[in-house]
This record gives sequence, C-alpha cells and structure tokens, in this order.
Amino acid sequence: MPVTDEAIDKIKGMIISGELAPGDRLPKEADLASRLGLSRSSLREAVKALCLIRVLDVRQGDGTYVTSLEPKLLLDAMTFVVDFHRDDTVLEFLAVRRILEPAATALAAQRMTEADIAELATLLEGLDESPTVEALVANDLEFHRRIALGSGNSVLCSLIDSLSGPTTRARIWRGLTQEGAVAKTREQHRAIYEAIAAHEPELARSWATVHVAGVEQWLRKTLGSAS
Amino acid sequence: MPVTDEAIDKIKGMIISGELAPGDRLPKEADLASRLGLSRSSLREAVKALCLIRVLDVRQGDGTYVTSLEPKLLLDAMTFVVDFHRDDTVLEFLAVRRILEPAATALAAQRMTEADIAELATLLEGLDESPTVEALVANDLEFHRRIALGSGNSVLCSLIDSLSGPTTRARIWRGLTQEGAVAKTREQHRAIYEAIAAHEPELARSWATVHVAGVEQWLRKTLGSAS
DNA sequence: GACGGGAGAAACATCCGAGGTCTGCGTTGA
DNA sequence: TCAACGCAGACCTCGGATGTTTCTCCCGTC
Repeated sequence: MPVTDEAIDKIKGMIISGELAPGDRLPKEADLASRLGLSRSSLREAVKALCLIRVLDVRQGDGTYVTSLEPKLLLDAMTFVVDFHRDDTVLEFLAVRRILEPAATALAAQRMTEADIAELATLLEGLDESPTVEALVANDLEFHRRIALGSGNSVLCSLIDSLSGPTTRARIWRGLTQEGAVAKTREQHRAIYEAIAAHEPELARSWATVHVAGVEQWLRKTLGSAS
Repeated sequence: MPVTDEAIDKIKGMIISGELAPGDRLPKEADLASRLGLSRSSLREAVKALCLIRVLDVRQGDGTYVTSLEPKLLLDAMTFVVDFHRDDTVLEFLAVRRILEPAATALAAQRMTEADIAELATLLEGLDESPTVEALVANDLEFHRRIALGSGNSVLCSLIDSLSGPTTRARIWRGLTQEGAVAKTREQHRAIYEAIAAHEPELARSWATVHVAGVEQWLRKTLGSAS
C-alpha cells in the first residue's frame, strides 16, 4: 500500500479513536510527516484527499483542522460524487428520492413548528410573476431543503439534498419551463405546503409522492425520446 | 482558489463533458500538469483526492485511468465517510435505513427471480447450529445486500449497503449482549424471505419495517442507558 | 489607557529535480 | 512455442527552496 494511503488511514484512525476531536488542529505538516514516517509531499496528498470529503479543513497561514464532522458536512461531499453520473443513472437516483422525499415530508408534517411553516409559506410566495429559471431552481431547492430539515433528521436531509444534483435539477426546470409545466409544479408545491401546515402526514406523503413521481415520469419520457 | 482545487475541477469537467470517458487513460502526470498549468506535485494532490472518491484509479507503472463511474463504485466511497460518525448520529442513519430498507424489500418481492430467491434461501440455511458472531454479522449483511440488489436499483442497493456501516458495530454488540436476539432476528429474516418468495410486496415491506424498527428500538434503549 | 499600524514568526502553497519502483511488452534463447 | 530477460514508460517518494497568507505581539500615537 502506498505511503499516502497509509497516511490517510492513520489520520482517519486518529480521528475515529478520538485522539483528534472535531475542531482540533493537526500538528504542522513537517511534524506530522515525520511522525507518520513520510515526506511532506506525500502527506500533503493525504491531507488534500481528506479535504475533498470535508474531513479536514486547511487554512493557509494558520493550520490544518478537523472539521465538525457533522453528517451534513460529510454528506455534502456526496454532491460532488453525484455530479459524475450521466442521464442513464439519474433515474435510479430519482427513484431513491421518490422513496426518501415522501417519508421526509410526512415527518415534516408531524414535526414542523408554526414558525417553520410560516417561513415555508414566505418561500412559496417569494417568486415573481415570471421568474427566471435560476430563481425557480433556487426556490425549488430551498423549498425541499426546508421540508427535509423539518423531518428532524439531518442525515435524511443531506441525503435528499445531495441526491438531485443542482445540475440535474436545473435541466429539469429548464425542460418544465419549455413545456409550460411550471404552474402545475408550483401547484404541487402549494399542496405539499398545505398538507404540512394542516399537520396531515399521510396527505403530505401522498402529495410528495405525486410530485416526485411526476418529475420521474417526465424525465423518463424525455430521456426515452432523446435516445 | 488553490491551483490544486482548480485542477480537481478541471479534471472533473473533462470527465463530465465527455472528453474523458470511463476507462480512459489520462495523459501522463508531466503532460497533464503542464496542460493544466501547475506542477506535478500539485497535480498529484488533485489526483489523489479524486482517487479517494473512486473517480480515478492510478496503477503504478501503467497510468492513471477514469474508473467505470458506476453508482456502486462511487457510493462505496461513502462508507469511508460514514465511518467517521459516532454513536450519537447512528440513530439518524438507522432512521434513514428504516425508510429505505422496507422500500427495497417491497421492490425485491416484486422483482426477484426464482433463482435469486433460491439463493436467498441457501443463505438463510447456511448457518450452523451455534454460529460465531462474525458469521452472524456476515450472513446478515449478505442477506440484506441480496435483497437490496433484488430491488433492481443499484443506487438504492449501494446506499443501503453504506448505511449499514455504522450499524455494524451495533449488530455485533447486539449479538454479544443479547442472547435471545439471535433467534428472533433469524425468525424475522425468515419471515422477510417468505414474503419475498410469495411475491407479497406489502407483507415483505412490513416485515422489513418491523425488523429495522426492532434494531432501532433496541439501539435507542441501549444508548439511552449507556449515557 | 485604548487604539491602530507594522514587523516578525508560523504555517500552508507551489514548484523543482533527482532517484526509486513497478508494470507492460518486445526480445531473445532454449 | 514458450518462458525468461531486459528495457522503456509511468507512477512513487523524497527533500529543499521560495512565495503567500494569517496570526500575534510590540510600539507609537492619540
């Protein structure tokens, strides 16, 4: 095994064992390198890799720190991974989202506070008459993120967030805009909101299922005709 | 932005744009470095990071290649991420698994072939009278993996597989400390199997829910009394 | 005494070049 | 025909030199 991979494992071990806690600063490059028995160059490769998955955070001129290691942070790195998938696997991701999102929405209908729900309403009404595609995407992302947050499970929230990469979502909205399906989608958002506001988990779950299934169906059709 | 991060983005872009397809070989380090306008050292850091998340695969003495980019491969990297989570977030992961696993089991009941089901039966009967804890855990993992595979969705399968990471330890504890839990778990496995064999999605879903919920409940109690 | 600027130290960022090791493949000899 | 040899190509590892950023402490001014 290359020394760099060994270093990755050792640093991982130091964190898992508790020797390095979230927020702690690592020894400086030179010291850690000699301690792990490799050169600074090789150590830097290990550190860089752990940075990409948000386990470490290097600040030039300061030092290298262990991140908070919160699920949100680590799962965010998954967005990077999802970006690599092409259209043929997007449907599989969407199918998973179709499982998770209704469950999260039902939980949100049980757990969201009145304040949360009010914010959700503000969000829904925060779009102009004829919004740009960018605004639609941003609003859509935020709407679903708030609901996922409302489930009270940060792992679930991050997962849902990552599963539909921003790129995919943008493409979908562009397509919906062209077909004039924007109004229908916004109606579904409103229906989901109202079910949550009424604290009706099963209704909320159903609307969420309908919503995601609609997107899935549309995407399947589009991909089918394209190929 | 550091040049290394730029390099990561550029390589990612080359892959997403299709300039580099799965299985393709990258230009050699020196060439790629000069093309991206940085030193070999910095480029190596970028490559190492992309290796960790299984996007690139370097073979010493040969070259650097783009992996197959299959969902399974990329999501496997998530296991690495999940390893960093402590017990306090295990319950959140388990809650997500409680959403995914029943859905996967229901799908499996619809889609698994007779051959798949026969293999599942073999697996169930493949344990001795008094198996070791290691054998139990391995058998359990494989049982659930087969079912997840049977859902026909590789993303779903990999996700469930990764989520089991942090709960693995919990399973071991359970087997060690609760003698009666072994028989109960095996009964539930058999019930899940029979529902799948009978192609009854809803029954399979319910048994899977019961199964995961049981683990969740037990873990919640244990963590509660430990703290 | 409080505030602000500047010097210096600490730490990471980047680059370079040299030597080592492994793999694939063509060559050679039996 | 086939197996062993050897070479070239590509990655692995190292150590040092130099640039950049950040933080801290000291000092002069108000």
